[in-house]
Order: sequence, then structure tokens, then C-alpha cells
Amino acid sequence: MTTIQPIRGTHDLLPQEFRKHALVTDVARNVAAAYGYAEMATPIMEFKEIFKRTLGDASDIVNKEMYEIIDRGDAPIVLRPEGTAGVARAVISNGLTQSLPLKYFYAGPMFRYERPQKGRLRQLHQIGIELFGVQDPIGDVEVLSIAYDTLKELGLMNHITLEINTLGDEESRKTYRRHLVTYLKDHHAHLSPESQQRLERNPLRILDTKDEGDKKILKEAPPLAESLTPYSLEMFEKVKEGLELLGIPYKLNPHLVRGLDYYCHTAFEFTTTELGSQGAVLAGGRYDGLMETMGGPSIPGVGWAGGIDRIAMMLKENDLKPLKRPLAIVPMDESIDMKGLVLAKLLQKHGHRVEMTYGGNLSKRLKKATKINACYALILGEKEISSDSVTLKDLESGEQTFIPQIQVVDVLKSKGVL
RNA sequence: GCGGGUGUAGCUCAAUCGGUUAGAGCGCCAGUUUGUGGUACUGGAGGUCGUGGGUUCGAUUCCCAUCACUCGCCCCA
Repeated sequence: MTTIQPIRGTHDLLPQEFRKHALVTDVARNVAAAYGYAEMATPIMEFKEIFKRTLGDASDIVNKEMYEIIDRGDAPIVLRPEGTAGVARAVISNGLTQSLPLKYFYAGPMFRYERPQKGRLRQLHQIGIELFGVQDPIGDVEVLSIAYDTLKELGLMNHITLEINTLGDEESRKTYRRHLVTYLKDHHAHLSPESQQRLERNPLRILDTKDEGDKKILKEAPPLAESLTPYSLEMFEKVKEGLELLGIPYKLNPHLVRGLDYYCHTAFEFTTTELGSQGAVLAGGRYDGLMETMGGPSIPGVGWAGGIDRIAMMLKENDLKPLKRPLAIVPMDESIDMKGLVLAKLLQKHGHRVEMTYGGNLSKRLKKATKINACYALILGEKEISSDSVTLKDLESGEQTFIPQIQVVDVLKSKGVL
């Protein structure tokens, strides 16, 4: 079609789509605020080092999947691929660690150099929350509860499942990794090529494989639960107990793992089958090691991020509140337009949407008033102007009344419009 | 990064087994209606058939490349 296109994997959010995004963000913001989480924003650009440190070299992420920016400084800069590292950096930069806990909500665009698919964009939008300084699993539960309330309030929990798992503490994971690798090495030849690679790089992620052959092999694999330390087990029990007390349904998924090292204990995903293979709509977990990895004090953290684009895709048109019908100002001639604008301003002061109709004769302008779904048209012609009046036309019934302009506000109030 | 599918009007889609002016519905504009919208009727605009190259007397149709979307894989912060 047209040769002028947006950058691959980026989208324009036209008003209708934008309203869905705004709804998701507003609901999450309000829920988070109710739990005492304050909104903040960090820059969209950060030094590459910020992400390099936290993400490590374990995956393609650092090398392949970040947008690097060329600027005149020496230090490489990237567009942020996710929100947590930036918030953690801000906490350290601003010396906010003096009074814990810290509770934050954020929303904004993230950038990932990936092959686009449905629900998988190069500029994506996320909402997220972070809780710093709470070691007790009550923090995990609170954070999960905020996610649940948000998706519930959006009316989506009928189509979404909460899956949780524990990765245990570092000791648990080390032990388990050893057991898993030992087991899988015996089956090395039968693993998929991808999993054979993962066995070297990041064996725990094999648990998350999509390959049927791998899945069969994993059925006999030693379960992670057996490697958990008593402390890790207790943590997880408390999380599950908390969810039950709050009436939040969940499914245990022992194969749910996170790709990066700083994650520990609780890992969770809210997933749906409605969006193809990009099923995770909101995900998070505990990251007690993150702050230290970034060079800050050792402060535990737990949080999540949700994909606004994906969540918005699950919303139906009628999930949006219908817009309030506007009033239409209909001057019958261009020479009267200014007077119309004055009348519009008067009514807009009452907080109502009042739109001018531009161009054309009365017929044209009424047509435009109908198109914007106005409830009333305020018609201004020679007759009206000469007597400081206005013709108020009910666009539903077609009835119209000729009233003095000074009475317009009262009449509209009596009709329940203002 | 790897493999499959798709690309015709603003939108949803036809058609051409390679052949003259590429169609419809919706939407848009105008008129019937120079002080009355919604419904109806009439008319109109809008396409280098995603882009570039090749084969051919002739390509929207066949071939190649490229771009975008899409499905899956890798990765998943």
C-alpha cells in the first residue's frame, strides 16, 4: 500500500485502541494506589551496563535483543527492555533505601529487538509494581493480590489462570541444578537440539520446553521440590496459604521457571490461551539478588510486570464505558462561528463535552452533529442571534425549543445533561 | 536469528487457468433538502493489485528479491 510505514514492530495507538490501554493502566494504577504503591517513572534510556549486569550473559538478551542508541558519550546507552532494573537503579541513585519498604507502580513503553508477532512488539507497553525490602512471603502475596485485583476488575480472570512455582533459594537451586543435569545427561541424545544447548547454558529452562520428546523425558526427572531447603519450602507454603486466605485461585506449575539468576523463590505467570503462543499476560516473582547485583545494598524485592498491549487485546469493545454524548454547537453560517465558540466555552466550563461543527449549511452541520453522537444540537442562526437566543434540538426525538441564551445552562441542567 | 502462510480502495473481501476500462459491501463526498440530522433514493471520488527486478508480444496473475503483517521455533527481562 503506502510506502510510508511505522518502524517494524511498532504500532500507532489510535483513539479506540488507546482507550483500552488507558483503561488497563488506570485500573492497575488505582488498585496499586489502594495498596499504597506510588507511581513513579524512570527514563526510557539507561546505560547498557544497568541491564548487562542484571541480565548477565546467559542469554541472547544483552547481545541481540536490546536497542542500542548511538550518542556522543562513551558509555553505551540502550532503550529500556523492561522496567524493574530502571526502578532498582532509581532506588539506588536516589538513596531511597533508608526507609523500607518501598512500594512503586509504573507504566510506560519498553523496547525489545525481537521478531514481531501478535502480542509481541518491538515497542511494547507495560504496567508493573515493585516491592523492595520485604523478605517475608507476605510481600509475594500482596504483590500477587494487586495483580489479581487488577485483572479481576478488568473482567478478565475468567480467561486467565494464575500459575505459580518456587525456585527456592540459591542453595536449593544449586542442588537441584546438579540433580537435573545429572539426570538429563543420561538422556542427552534424546533431547531436542534446543534443550541440548540449554543443558550447557541454562539447564533449568529445559523444564519450560515446548518439545514433546523433552516433556516425556522430564516426566521421570527429579522434581525441584525434593531439592528445596526447609526454609524455601516454608516460604512457598506461606505464599500458597496467603493466596488461599485471600481467595485467589492458582495452579501449581512445577515447570514454571525464570531465565535469570537473580530470581528466587516465588515465580508466577498469569496466562491465557486466547493470545496464541504469547500466553503470558502478566508475570513476575521474587528477585532478592537483584539489588546487590546492581551494586546496591542487599535488599529483597518482589514484583511483576504486565503487558498492556496483550491485556488490552483481551478487552472487548463493550468493556469500555460508552463515551458521554457531547453537545454540538451548530452555527448556521461561518459568520456566526465565533459566537458559537463563545457559547461552547460557557458550557465546557460545566465540564461537559461540547463540540463545534464546522463548515457547510445547517443540514451539513446537523449531519456532523449526528455523526459525533451528540445528544443535543444548539443551533445559532440569524433569528437566534438577533434575540440572544438559541434553538435547542433534541437529536434523539427531533423536538426543538427556542430559548434565551441566558437560560441555556438551566434548561440543560433540568434535562440532566449538565 | 530460523521455518511456514498472507499482502487487491480508508475497512472487510471478490475477480483474472497470463489478455482490452480490476469489482462489491461498508465508509467518505455531493445532490434530492439555500433554517433541520438519523432512514431512503441518485450520483461521485478513491487502486502504478505491498515494493523492486525478471520471464513474456503482454504480469495484479508466473519466478526471484525485498518490506510489512501473521503462525510456530529460538529467546523471554
